[in-house]
Amino acid sequence: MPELAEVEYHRKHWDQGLGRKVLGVELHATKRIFRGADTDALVGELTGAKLLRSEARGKQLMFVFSGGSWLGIHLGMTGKMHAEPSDFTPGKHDHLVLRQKDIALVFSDSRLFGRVRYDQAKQPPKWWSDIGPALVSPEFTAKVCRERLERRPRAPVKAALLDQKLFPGVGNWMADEILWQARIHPATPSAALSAAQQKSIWQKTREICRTALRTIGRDWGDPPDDWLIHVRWRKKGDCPRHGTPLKHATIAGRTTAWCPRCQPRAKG
DNA sequence: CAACCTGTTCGCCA
DNA sequence: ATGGCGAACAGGTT
Repeated sequence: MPELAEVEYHRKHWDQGLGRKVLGVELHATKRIFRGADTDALVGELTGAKLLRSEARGKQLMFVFSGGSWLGIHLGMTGKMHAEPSDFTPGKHDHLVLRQKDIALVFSDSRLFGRVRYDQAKQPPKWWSDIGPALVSPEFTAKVCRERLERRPRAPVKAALLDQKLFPGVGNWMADEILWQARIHPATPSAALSAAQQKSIWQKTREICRTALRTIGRDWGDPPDDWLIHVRWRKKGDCPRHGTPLKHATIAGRTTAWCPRCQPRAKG
């Protein structure tokens, strides 16, 4: 589920807890999502701390608490944030529960590919501050986009788009959407892209991120009807432009859908 | 029952 | 050094 806009959607589910103290913490410390995290420190230091603010960067979430506590969450494939009434009883997949007055903030993840990080420091942790500028920010210029594509010159362009260091927040459906809207075959090596194609990827990336944030990210609303996302998972999906049956293959290790007519294979 | 999955990381290999 | 490939992670869904 979670790419950039879905992550933003989930972030807001803990907004109900802003400005409130954490009265107690319950967690499943042995679960894989806590790998590398000091869960004793997390419980000890978050108890009594106040939730000050939160932010999403790419697929990463950060919840900032008083006392210099930084709670980082990655949703993996099946992670979810939700707020529950105070009589909430955690189920098997509710791995982290922050109890506050009248509510419980919950992180659930059935498949356990997500990750919880915890740091106590004056400054944000390095893994967080190292995340590049948002794809919707003015710093993500056409030049920056081009340089990032050129960092993986021989990889299929889809692999570059999926690289979180280069395009933070882009996941499998967004990469397919960008390439379909830009009319570029997903297996095209980045180095083989024309200047016009590079620019098109930049434009579509920004546009798709913005629109996804305004729809999915706002209230799980539907993206525009003519987007690929609505048909890409159907085994018999057709191109929204003219009904040509979509092709499917594994590219860059991921199931990929594209239109053979709009996105002709790069020659060579 | 088998296949498949909107993510990340690792080892192996060309 | 680069990058394709498959596996692993763990559980739900089709």
